[in-house]
Amino acid sequence: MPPDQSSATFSALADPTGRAILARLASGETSVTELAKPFDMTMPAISKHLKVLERAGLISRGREAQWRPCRLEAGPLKDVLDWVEYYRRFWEQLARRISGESCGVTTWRNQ
Amino acid sequence: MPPDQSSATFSALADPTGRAILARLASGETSVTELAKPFDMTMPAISKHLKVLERAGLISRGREAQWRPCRLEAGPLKDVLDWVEYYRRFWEQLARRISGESCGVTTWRNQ
DNA sequence: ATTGTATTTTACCAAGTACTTAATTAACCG
DNA sequence: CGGTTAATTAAGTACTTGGTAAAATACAAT
Repeated sequence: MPPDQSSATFSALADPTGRAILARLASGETSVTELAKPFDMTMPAISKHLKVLERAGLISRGREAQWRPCRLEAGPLKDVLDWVEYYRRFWEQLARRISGESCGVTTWRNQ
Repeated sequence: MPPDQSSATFSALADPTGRAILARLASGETSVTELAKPFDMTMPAISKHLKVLERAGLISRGREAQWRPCRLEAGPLKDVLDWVEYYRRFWEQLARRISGESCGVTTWRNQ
């Protein structure tokens, strides 16, 4: 079963290594070996991380001689933002609750 | 190794069932059985989903007689928004690129 | 053609996920 | 008390993840 786009994106972002790779790519396109340097991890491990980022559409890969430069593709991140924006009112309402206010009564038990 | 807050949150959101539960809770506090109804899944399965949402701080659970009402806690979602906001310029810049512009030269290979 | 560098693929393993059914706890109600 | 409802825990299974080492591929340089 292929996971939907949102799931693939969130899943890729759930990994600190993946997020660190994206952060690095935010400062420009670079090669796989270069990306691997900060991590205490073998190349194949990085390669797999890149594959999940690519499947999620968060990066794309080119070809330049023997290098496969990676570049950030932020499109799916816009979807994440849209998704999370929907819930904005909940944390804003929480902030407002601190300045004292009616909290509403729980009614879930009646039907 | 305990996963950091961001990882726990993204990981919880990576599951469609988890997101659906949050969506349901957006329209108000409710019981576990009520939450389980839309899903073709047993109660223990839902219970586990709730546990990961709770560990991520995305919901909290109360006690009311034999019910354990769940409520949405949107705090961590604000952090997700803050994280993703950092990348906003990348998709906006992409949108701008459509109206023709210099694309910059790749220089990653020089050091 | 051989050697070197960059990267991916393959095969493997340990640990974690995502469910299941069955048993258990907790609280209500007669 | 004993029965019912709500929910969790326990135990088991199938599948996925995140890493490894070693082999394979792709291209460049000599």
